[in-house]
Amino acid sequence: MLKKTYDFRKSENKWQKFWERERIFRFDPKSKKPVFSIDVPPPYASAGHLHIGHALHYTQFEIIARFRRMSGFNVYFAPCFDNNGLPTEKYVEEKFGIDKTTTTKHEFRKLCLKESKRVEKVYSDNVFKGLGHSYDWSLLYTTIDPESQKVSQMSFLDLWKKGFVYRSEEPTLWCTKHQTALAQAEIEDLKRTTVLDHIIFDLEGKKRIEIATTRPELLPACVAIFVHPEDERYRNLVGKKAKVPIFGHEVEIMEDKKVDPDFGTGIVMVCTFGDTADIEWWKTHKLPLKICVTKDGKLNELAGKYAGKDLTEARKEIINDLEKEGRVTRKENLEQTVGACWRCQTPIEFLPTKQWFIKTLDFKKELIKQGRKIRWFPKFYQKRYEDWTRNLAWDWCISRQRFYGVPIPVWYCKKCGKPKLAEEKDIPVDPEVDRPKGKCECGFSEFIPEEDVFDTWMTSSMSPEIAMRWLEKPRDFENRFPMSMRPQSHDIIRTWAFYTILKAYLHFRKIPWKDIAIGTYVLDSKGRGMHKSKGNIVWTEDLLEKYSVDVVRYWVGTATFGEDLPYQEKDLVTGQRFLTKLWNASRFTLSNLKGYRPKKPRKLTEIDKWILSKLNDLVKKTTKDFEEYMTGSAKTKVEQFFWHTFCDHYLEIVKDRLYNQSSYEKWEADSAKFTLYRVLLSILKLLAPVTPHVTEEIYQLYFRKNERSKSIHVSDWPRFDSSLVDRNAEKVGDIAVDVIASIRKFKSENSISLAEPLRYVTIDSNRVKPVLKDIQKTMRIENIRIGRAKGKVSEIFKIELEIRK
RNA sequence: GGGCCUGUGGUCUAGUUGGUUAGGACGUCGCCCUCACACGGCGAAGAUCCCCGGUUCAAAUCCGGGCGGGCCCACCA
Repeated sequence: MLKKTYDFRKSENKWQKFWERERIFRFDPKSKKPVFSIDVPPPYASAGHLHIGHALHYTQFEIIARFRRMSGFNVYFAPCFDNNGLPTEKYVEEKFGIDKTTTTKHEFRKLCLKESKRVEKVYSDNVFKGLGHSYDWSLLYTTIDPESQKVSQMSFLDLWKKGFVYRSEEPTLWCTKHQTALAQAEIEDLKRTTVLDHIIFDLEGKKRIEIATTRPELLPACVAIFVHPEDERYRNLVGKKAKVPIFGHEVEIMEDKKVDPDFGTGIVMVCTFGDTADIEWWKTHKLPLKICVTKDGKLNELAGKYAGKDLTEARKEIINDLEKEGRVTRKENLEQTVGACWRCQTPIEFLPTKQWFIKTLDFKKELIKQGRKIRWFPKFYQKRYEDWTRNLAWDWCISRQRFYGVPIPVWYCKKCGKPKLAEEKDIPVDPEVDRPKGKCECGFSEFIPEEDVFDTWMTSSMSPEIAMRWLEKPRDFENRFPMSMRPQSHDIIRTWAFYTILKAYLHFRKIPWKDIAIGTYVLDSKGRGMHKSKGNIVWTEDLLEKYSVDVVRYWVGTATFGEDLPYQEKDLVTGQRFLTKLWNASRFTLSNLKGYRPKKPRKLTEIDKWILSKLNDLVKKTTKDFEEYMTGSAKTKVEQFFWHTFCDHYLEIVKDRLYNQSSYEKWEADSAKFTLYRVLLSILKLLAPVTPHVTEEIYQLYFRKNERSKSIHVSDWPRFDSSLVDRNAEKVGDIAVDVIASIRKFKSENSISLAEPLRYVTIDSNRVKPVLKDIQKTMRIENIRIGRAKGKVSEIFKIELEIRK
């Protein structure tokens, strides 16, 4: 039987071990059940401990996994880690105080790998297992695994074969700090105030013009000057030459409709490259190329005496020198937003470099169509995906000039420079270690290895293929692809979701998953994001320490996919109370069901029909909620039903039948026991995905001996049972509850104890007849009758009362 | 500048296929230790449902406009 108090910690520990030992959450490859597969977001394990937002994010869809498992699915739930790419690299750099200029690539990678393994162990034990997550650990993968590298490289080879991969030298988004190319998706906005300088350029003769620029340091790269074709002020300038101050070279003045005559002076200088507009003008007007910025963010020899200085420094000096020449006429502050590296906030530069690309612009329409085949939860995020796709301006640059990551499986012929790709049977390869097979098409057999690695999304975008063992188990993969769902956060729709949809389309012409559910974003109690810099982070381990796993999960259960949730500690207190209540109500219920064997009784009393019918309704609605990722809504419904319908009303009404069984017929007592058993077990099951430990504890302590399943988490989800629907009983029961509430109110207003018996009660309604005895016993009424009543205790019914003195 | 989401008692929110006495939780106040639970029960106070207009017999809910908050994207040389 259930003890007086529930020991959260002991219980949680015990059942986590039990689940692991019994392999309760194993995916069964031989099962005939339909598969429900989840494309889990591989977390970076680099953070030693995680904040409550991560815990919520991962637990939120874990609840779905448990729901589906109970609903008869063979759940494919593979844990994973992302130990690939910049975050790991950055972490190791910081932790060991090294950088790629002083360490060899090989050593550095080894260090990264070792560090990842260590942190992952801590992470999986403390976080995933600690939160009671139901992964099948035998399906674990990490993004740097040979198998993941293989999938990543295979993707590259396959797309090359299909003609979707190309290499070219083009202006690329470049981070001067990390010294690598970046994808459009890796660029973030950086709002800042900058200075707009008005600088005088000399023309032929004695004329001068004034140009406004925020980037005077790019003067050495100035290749042209533009004015708007309809700008009366400057029409006569077109075709003339201007002399670039300090650097002295001459550039032509041209016209283009894209110039905004109202900005600055209405004259713009084009430098290769200050921004995307420069690139466009450079392309359309076939301007010369002058690069003055180096890959590490300094000026090069083109800048003459400023060469070697970094951009901000050079800018100051150049402006200084211009001022000395009297060429700066105005300086004004300008609010601007520039693209910056998402990791280090360094404003990006546009540098022409040789990079590998995957074609995306050609498939915009198809990708939008693919997006429409997927069910988005909530729906409106589909729009965000479509907007992003529609507005894409660059093909996907997949090469990165980094140390750590999946190598690009390519060598270049020393003689003709042609790329030679690895063969499918040989991957994964590391071109710097492995040698290519055979000769180049040109007959030469010496090669230079590719040193770049893939963008981390190259691998992440293959997470469904990796998780489902595309290359290892092609037949299973074929049968099980697309996956059932992808949970993820909204900020990476343009990256993870987009690239994954792209890849599934380019490789298989399929969608990667049927559903995509956008997770909840946790805010602090004031509705602001949690950031280290703001000092408002709430750590998961602190909450687990202070409360318990189920309490934290209960809080997670209040969230609904796609909706933000402000963190309020009181919600955890509420959870704690709820679980205590659940324990106590179960203890009471089960202490009255000692030795009971579930058996459908001959007849059910009206009030039992009432709650069973309502339960049935609850099951139906809750199931639908879970199916549509509305966990918050499901949990609220169950909670309301449990606390109010079951505890406050039903249990109070049923007490007399349990305490004084001799004053009832046998079937009436049987009916009560049957109802209690069924309702409580159903409630536990409906709550099991959210609070798995306490429900398991109660299940094991009592129900296990009568039920087939060895864990509540693999038991059958409650089913809608049409034979229990009884609208009339629902109505009559509601009336009984109303009447009882009215009498309670009367007692409360008159400061009478609820235990105080009432001598006479007359109720002015025939409808209460089937529940008259329930009302009488619940309210301790000595004489109750239906008839004309003078009182007005209830708003709905007239009730006359006489208190015993 | 474009797109999307959002605005309900002190706080967090449910309800938005139009019709409810606008529901709940936390907080406040009063009463009640009724043999599961005082980490409980019962009850009370507290809401111009952001504002203005429109559609309608009827709007928190639909439409238009405005204001506020949030997110995503684009951007100014």
